[in-house]
Amino acid sequence: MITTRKTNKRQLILEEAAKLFKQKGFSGTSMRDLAGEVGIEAASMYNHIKSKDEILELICFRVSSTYISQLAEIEATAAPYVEKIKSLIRLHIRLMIEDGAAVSVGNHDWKYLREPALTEFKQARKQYEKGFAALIEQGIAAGEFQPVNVSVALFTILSAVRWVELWYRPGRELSAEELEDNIITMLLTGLEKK
Amino acid sequence: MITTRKTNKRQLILEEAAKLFKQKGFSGTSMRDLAGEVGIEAASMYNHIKSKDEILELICFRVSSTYISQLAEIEATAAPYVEKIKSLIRLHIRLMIEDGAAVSVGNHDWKYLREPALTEFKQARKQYEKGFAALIEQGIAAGEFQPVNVSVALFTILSAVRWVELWYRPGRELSAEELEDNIITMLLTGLEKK
DNA sequence: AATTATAGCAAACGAATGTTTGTTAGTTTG
DNA sequence: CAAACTAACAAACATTCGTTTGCTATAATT
Repeated sequence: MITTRKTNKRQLILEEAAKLFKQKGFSGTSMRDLAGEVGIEAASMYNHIKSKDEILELICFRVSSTYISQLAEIEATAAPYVEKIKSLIRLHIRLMIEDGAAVSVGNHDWKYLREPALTEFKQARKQYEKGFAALIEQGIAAGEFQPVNVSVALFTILSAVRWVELWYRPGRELSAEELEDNIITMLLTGLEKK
Repeated sequence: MITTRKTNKRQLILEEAAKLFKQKGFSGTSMRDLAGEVGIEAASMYNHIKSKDEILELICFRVSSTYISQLAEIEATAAPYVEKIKSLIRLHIRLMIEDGAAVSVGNHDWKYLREPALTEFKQARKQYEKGFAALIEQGIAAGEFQPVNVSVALFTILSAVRWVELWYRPGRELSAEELEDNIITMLLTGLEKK
């Protein structure tokens, strides 16, 4: 036990913060709310974190860097573009299920980031979207995908995967894997019977 | 000009409020912010509205009742289920483009509604989702749709249409109608080429 | 013309905000 | 054992919050 003491409490604060931010939004969550959830006084939290803004930054950038590094892994594999896109969809769903609160913060509360973090985060997101879009574009060029507008395809996929956060509860009708399969079917082959 | 005076300013407040709520969230928007946008002092707004909460309620319920009445219209038409779903997708996209700020509030800030408005709003939304889901279910039964999980299909469609709010700017690459066509293609026939 | 209603303002209200300070135990390090 | 560090607290900070009050000028109604 070398650094577990400080690190643990800090981690706990970040976890509870993500939950509260998801539930009540960044502005709607007070440091006293958060402290109550952590089990200490608001003032005591400043022994572990610099500011409320820092909490938001830590959550957002952990999420964005997770996405970016996972995208890089998928890009590096030698697989058909269909499979790469499927992997990305599965990644999004899995992260949403495993780390839903943080992902939700990265989806909604990032707008409360202060400069320069705000610009940095936007750039990271744009970088991710560019990489994702490139895979779609190449998949179209390779004849694996329909010649649909790339931005439309990209954002439809990214959004279609977000509702999991609002809807999915473990032990509900569908398992995580069934959920992934259903969403992938929906996005890749469409609703209509042909 | 009988009641235009009061109604106009009240309407202006609601419009500016929707814009600000979308931009900075309900909690992140102060009455002084809003007043500044309207061009009067915060105190003066209370000549037109009862409270900040009332503003939120008015915006949310105007949106929800719009969706519900439009759904009823579409349900009443005699058309294949494919066409009904297409109409609903077009409705969502069009409302998002024409009244994006309010729709955004109805999508995100409704959670700041106070009881009993909160419960009432949730019920209205659930009612809408039930009606939408029924159309998908009947479409599957009629053999028009793939036998996909209905909830997955419903929420994929509802979410896939939300990103328009974040992305679409009039006079961008795609016209509104092209946008609708592309999203419908994506959702009904899927990304994959077969 | 007299009266009433409307719509604005400045000032103030108590409550809540994020954060700082001073202090105090308990723990780790020299 | 002494010194330094950690992590907690209560109290207070200035600021901002939504809202109320008291008042004034203008507009509408009688």
